Amino acid sequence: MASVTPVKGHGDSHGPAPPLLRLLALSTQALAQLLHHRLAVAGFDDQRPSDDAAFAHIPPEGIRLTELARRAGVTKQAMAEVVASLESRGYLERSLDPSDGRAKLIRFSERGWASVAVALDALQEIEGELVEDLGRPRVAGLRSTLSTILDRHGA
Amino acid sequence: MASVTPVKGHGDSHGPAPPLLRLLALSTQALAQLLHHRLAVAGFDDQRPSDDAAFAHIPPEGIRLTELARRAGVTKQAMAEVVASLESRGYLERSLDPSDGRAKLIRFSERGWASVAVALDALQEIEGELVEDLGRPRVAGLRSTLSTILDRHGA
DNA sequence: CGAGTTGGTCAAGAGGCCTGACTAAACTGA
DNA sequence: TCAGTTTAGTCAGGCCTCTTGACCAACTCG
Repeated sequence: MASVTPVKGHGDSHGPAPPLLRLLALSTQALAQLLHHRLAVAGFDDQRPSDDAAFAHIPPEGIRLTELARRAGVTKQAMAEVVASLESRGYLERSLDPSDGRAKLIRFSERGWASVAVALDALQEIEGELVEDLGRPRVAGLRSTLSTILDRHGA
Repeated sequence: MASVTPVKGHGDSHGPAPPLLRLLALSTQALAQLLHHRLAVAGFDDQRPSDDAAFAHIPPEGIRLTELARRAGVTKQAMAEVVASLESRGYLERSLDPSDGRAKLIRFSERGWASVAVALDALQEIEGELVEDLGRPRVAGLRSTLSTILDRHGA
């Protein structure tokens, strides 16, 4: 639930301080855009927003649809759709699960692994740039503050 | 562009540190959910995710559809849909713009204002809780770090 | 006035999610 | 063993958000 569009509340620039949630949402959006752009530059220009939900939860050894859906917090029908799209675009492969005739194992393809590598690299670069801009302590502080917030209110 | 789903990149809990973007996305989602819940409790339980995009950009004196769409970064058709929905649910009113026969002014209704007030209140409460949990300096630091990020890479 | 611009709507479609209904395989236990 | 239940995945239909393309009506300006 709760997609993360900017945020309710007054919007305009000055006057009252912008809500913290707004700052979070916009920052997230900004960094996500940087990642998306880097992926596109590296040849992965067909990424859909919903792909992440699958990508982020596929372990190296593969996973079944139902479990993947559970981890991502969506229905298996929704995840099936995403996986089908990723498969058709060459990021994933599905094979029969030898240990269960009903199940299929979802795994990264070569291209899938390549895109993961690029993404991880890009994320590290982005964080590196932040360290340059803000200094290491502030980035570390950001990281730790967000972690604490997630511990308290986390999904 | 760029909806903000968790984030691409490895996903699983431990091992390498989770990407900063992931922390940001999850934190945003967590706080957004808190806001959504508080609105629901206060009687505004029919909020759609897309509503925020409109709400966040409507000034007190009203605004035209095209300008609202431009500010929110969506097409006017998309914004028209959202506004129609909000109007039908009693959050907005549309009246003819006296200065231009083509245009209509979009403004908050009584109920719309009430929901804005509740939202602003809730946001302040949420930030207050964060201050309790993390201490004022860390929240201030978070705010300032995010602001700096937005200055650099902002939308 | 006539040409071009601008505010808004209509129509069609894609993407991403949901619920409900269903098939087939696997487990379970008398 | 074999009926009954659970589990993996698919199919069908629908809602919501957003897009492009086509269009009309009103405004602007030479």
